[in-house]
Amino acid sequence: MYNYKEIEKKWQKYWLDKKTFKAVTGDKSKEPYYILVEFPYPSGTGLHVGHVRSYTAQDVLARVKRMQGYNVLYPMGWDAFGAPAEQYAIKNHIHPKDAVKENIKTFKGQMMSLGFSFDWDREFATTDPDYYKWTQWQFLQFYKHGMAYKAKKDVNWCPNCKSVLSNEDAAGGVCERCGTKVVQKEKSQWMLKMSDYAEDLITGLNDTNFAERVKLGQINWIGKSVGAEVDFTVEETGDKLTVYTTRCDTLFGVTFMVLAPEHPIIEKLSNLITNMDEVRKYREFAKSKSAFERTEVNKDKTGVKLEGITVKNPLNGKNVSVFISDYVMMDYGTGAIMAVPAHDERDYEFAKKFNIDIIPVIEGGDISKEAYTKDGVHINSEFLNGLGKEDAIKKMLDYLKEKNLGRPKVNYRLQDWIFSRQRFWGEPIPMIYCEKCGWQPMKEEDLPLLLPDVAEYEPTDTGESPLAKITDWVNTTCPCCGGPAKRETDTMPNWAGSSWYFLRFMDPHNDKEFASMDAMKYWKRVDWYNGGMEHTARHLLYARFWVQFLYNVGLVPNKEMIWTRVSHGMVLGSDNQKMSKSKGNTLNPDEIVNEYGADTLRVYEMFMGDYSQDVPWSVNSLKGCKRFIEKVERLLAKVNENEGFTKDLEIIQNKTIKSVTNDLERMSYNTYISYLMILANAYDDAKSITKEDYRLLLTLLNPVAPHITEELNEKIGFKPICEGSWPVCDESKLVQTEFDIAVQVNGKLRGTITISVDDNEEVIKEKALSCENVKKHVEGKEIVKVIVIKNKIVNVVVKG
RNA sequence: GCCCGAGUGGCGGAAUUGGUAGACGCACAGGACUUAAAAUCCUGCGAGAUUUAACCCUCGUACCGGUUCAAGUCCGGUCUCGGGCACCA
Repeated sequence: MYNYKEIEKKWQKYWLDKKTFKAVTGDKSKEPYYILVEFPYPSGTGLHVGHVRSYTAQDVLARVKRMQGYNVLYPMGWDAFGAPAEQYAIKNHIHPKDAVKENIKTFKGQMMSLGFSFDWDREFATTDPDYYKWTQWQFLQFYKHGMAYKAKKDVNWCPNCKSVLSNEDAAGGVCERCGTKVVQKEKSQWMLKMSDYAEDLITGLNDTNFAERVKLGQINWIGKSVGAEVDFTVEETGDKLTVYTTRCDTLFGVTFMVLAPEHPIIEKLSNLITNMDEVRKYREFAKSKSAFERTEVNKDKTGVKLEGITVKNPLNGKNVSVFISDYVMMDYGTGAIMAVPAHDERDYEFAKKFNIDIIPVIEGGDISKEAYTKDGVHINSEFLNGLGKEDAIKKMLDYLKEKNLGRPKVNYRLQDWIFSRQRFWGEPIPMIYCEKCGWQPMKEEDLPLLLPDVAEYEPTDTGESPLAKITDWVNTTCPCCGGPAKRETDTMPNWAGSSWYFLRFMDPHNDKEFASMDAMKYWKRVDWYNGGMEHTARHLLYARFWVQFLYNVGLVPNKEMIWTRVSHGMVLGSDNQKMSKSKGNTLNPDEIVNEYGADTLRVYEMFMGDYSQDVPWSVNSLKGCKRFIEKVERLLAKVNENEGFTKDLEIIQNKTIKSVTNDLERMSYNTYISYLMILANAYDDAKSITKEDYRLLLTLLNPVAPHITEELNEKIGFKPICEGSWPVCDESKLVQTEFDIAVQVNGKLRGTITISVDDNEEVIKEKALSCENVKKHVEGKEIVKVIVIKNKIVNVVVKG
């Protein structure tokens, strides 16, 4: 048929030369519409067929919206900082900067060859100094508003590699590189006060149109829990020992307490605690474990009792023993719990192991008994006896407040954001440490703080970033007193640059601000953001937090800058497994473009299945899509010289316009393609078609197969589709005077009848009952009633 | 353990508010064209029973039960698979 390579190149050049997809900020003649797809990490392996799926989906949307008269912003850039580039650099002794440059070239070439309608004038990489200058600038705003601070935090540490590991690299509790057991090491790190935004990040979801499952993902990650704090007292010193609980109503069932091994009160009471040696030993033991081991479920409970101190249940004065155990975490709640072994699985296990009393306080709810239920009325609980859970909690809260023993408390699982990485390939954190003045922010006018060139990319023996070795760079002067000072050598996490890139796309060349308020007000927000399921929790949460902070300090116009978020399913290998090199089931989009053409690949990826679900690759299905495109090409030979549309085709044409437009609104790409196949089949069945008929099909197909449709459209002498408009359904053509409807007897299909719009219920009934097969099934039986649903169905209900 | 999502032909999947289950595509089978093949075109294609044949009939959307004139769709329960979080008090 056609030489795909030639026509694809031809149209790609046309779009580029004409700047067809350039989005002009501030164009008042059109409604703005911002379509975004997650910018990729430009890896060495090139574009994945999974990328092609979401980029095509958003490309289809962008092309349709443009034809519908919107001013569409569909940008692309590169999320190029991060560990893989650094690893690659260490291995091959290539500067990450150079590797990234190479990879971007590959990615961009691949995207070009697929005909995506990105506005390339807005392209940037997070590694561009012009970009990360503003990432650093925004960090300074966090700092200046008290939202960034330094704190000692445990990190995963490989004692063999002497290196800090991410949770991913420490998966399973061992170092990914050398297999050594990972331990916890305390490091001072920059933190962002994300926990302050926990509630706002939940309520903000109301100002978004995210898919429900995405919203739920966010809410679960934030992990809000409503409960109470209860104060216990160390008799000997009067020190308060406060616990957090969601079930303060079970307070009468408390027989012991458990503190996190790191709980600060332990040191404070060390003079009183008679078995301090044993306690210290346990704390060392807990510390030697990786985060993975520590949080591993279903393992034996361990712990040590604090001897020599007396703590009493504040309600009834009964003695409560105090333990430390690693199943209590220091960074959630107060780092201390009250244990109710009768009704909590973990407490029960612990009590069994240490022979502690178990007092049931909920009838029928005792875990130690064979059959137990979760909700019963309270027993052994004085003033709560006989009450249900909700009432008991309320009453207990009132009591605690009155006696000043506790208070309602909401907790969140969401923690502050650890913002430091001991890596080279990231944005340098623009902070300076001066012996005299402490931590000082760099002067804004001195930004960007450029990443220096280094010879070695490996982390240092102490786990510091390789930047620490570059004394020229590290040694500087204090912005406050002018004395000698040292730079922070940690860099920012990969999540930083991707937390605000969508704002930069609105105004990418601005050298005065990260983006002007005018530009952001014009584009308003991202109307439609697409990405993988794996990013719907963390990336989206970080980005929303970042934006909410910028909003609160008056730097962006809206509290939420992303309106709709949709997550696409994965493209699996033809073996139904996740694609991976080791399984040998990967595919290279270049080869497919080369063999089948870009349009075929695009059509197939949209047709392959439900967009939000994972779908296995099928070469046969891909071939089917190629056949479809060839069929559309062959229709060219059927074009006649008649004017306007062919009368007989008008119904199906308008039906197709209607269905297809609707399908695209709801991201139902597979049915969009199938309707076009039906239309093409109808054209194929017709004797001949007019140019207008043909152009309609080509226009509807253009968003997904832009090259071949433009070529064919040019052949019949029309101006380019991308400069035209999207067809609108003419409802008057769809007004039918007759339809076929089904007739059921007792809900079973027994025939169809043709009715006219003018037929009243009586006439329809009559037609239904005179239908041969219906007669057969009604014969000799009593007709109870006949249900007529206009234009839909008739159901005859019979008895006997 | 908790939270989400999904179970429909040989396969990917349609069925938007309950109203003719299986659109569209793939695979497969038969036929036409051809010296032949490819391509293309035509026909069939959930299971089963019956029939010369057609119609027709029975069953059928993971399983059990319910609501309804009518259930893939709604309700209650169960199972399986996929994903996320995970000793969160």
